[in-house]
Amino acid sequence: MTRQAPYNRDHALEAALTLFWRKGYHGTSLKDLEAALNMKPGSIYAAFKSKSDLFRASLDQHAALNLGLLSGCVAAAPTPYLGVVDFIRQLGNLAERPTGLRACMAMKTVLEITDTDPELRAAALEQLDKAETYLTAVFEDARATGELPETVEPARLAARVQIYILGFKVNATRGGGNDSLRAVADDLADELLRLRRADA
Amino acid sequence: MTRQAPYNRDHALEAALTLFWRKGYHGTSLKDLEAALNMKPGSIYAAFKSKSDLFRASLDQHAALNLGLLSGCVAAAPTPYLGVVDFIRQLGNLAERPTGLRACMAMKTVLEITDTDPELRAAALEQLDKAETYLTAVFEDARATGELPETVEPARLAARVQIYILGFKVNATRGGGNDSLRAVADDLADELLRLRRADA
DNA sequence: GCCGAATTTGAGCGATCACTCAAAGGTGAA
DNA sequence: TTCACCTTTGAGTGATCGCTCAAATTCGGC
Repeated sequence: MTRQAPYNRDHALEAALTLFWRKGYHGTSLKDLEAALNMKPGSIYAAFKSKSDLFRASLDQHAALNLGLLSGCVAAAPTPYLGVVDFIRQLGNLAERPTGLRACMAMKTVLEITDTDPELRAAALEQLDKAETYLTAVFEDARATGELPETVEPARLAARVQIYILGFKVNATRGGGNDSLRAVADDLADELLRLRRADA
Repeated sequence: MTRQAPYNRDHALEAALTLFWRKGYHGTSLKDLEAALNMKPGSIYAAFKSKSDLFRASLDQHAALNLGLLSGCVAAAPTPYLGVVDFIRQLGNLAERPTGLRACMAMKTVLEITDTDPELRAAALEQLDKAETYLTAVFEDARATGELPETVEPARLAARVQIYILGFKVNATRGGGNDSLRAVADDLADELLRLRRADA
């Protein structure tokens, strides 16, 4: 019954995500969104309530994709720990993306939003926390199975790996090419490999 | 002769720097600047030409301070390489700063400005390049003096250390306390120490 | 065909954006 | 004291901001 929307909500959200991700919250205007989503302001507000709600939805979608990428690596590898190592190595592929989409949206948001919109900031922070919690769990598991030595502190290692990931992504948005990015990603991955017990 | 300005240009620039650093380019309005600099729009434009020129000046000032901090560590340490290690270790002190000022302005700018203002972005990129060049020079020197093994590639190590610094700063803006930040900074510093030749 | 519900439409809202400029105000030289 | 010179002032510029809502449009059910 009744008239139905001519646009696909998921497609619209994806377009908004790309825009917000690249240009940031303050750097994206509704005019930009209207053009990218091919929707008039009224429709946007009917579908997504407000600019900040749309941003929030984009952020959540982005986080889901990102965490899926990591857990995908973990699931595909011989051991979870090696999955994380593989994830780090695959950061070298970031050169395929335009520079504006190399750093994850969560970190860009945490850096951009300081005090103007606490809810948005909190949402972004929570996503980074979730990723770190996931890493911690993997490292705890690796220690339990003996892949990592007992001396490793999972949470502390997770913080360090998080720093590797974040730092790599910032560095990648500077615009490095395929080769240089891959070289450093390999270095980071190799370093994590060296943490494993010699007999693992 | 003639009337003189009642404000101190350096003080005004510093206030602008703090504001831009914390809130970003798009997140800072001229109203904000008027309040922080205690200047009316006409005076701001007379003194700094435009918002983007003022931002640019802030960026340059910030870079000078930042590079001074690094070279200060290098000058004070027994060897330049140990100075870099010390610089990394001192990143643990970042908890003293408000979260919005923990990541350096150059990286925040590179992440925020993608294509709207190429000159601003280029300026920020150049500053990151300059820091990396500096690190590369230190590592080349360390290898020449035998402090680092011949197998180390200075530019590649510089890229990795840059990633450590950038990643650490992003992570620090998440809001970690003194202890947790210091622990990870120590880990990173210790890892760089381990790269030195055993007899160094 | 017609109706009622759901949706799009887009002109336009008040607020704020970066910025300007004629007027007012202060200063040193004569 | 006057005057030329420089600066500050702040109301006001047009543009754009995020957002609204009455009207037009499009559908399913009858």
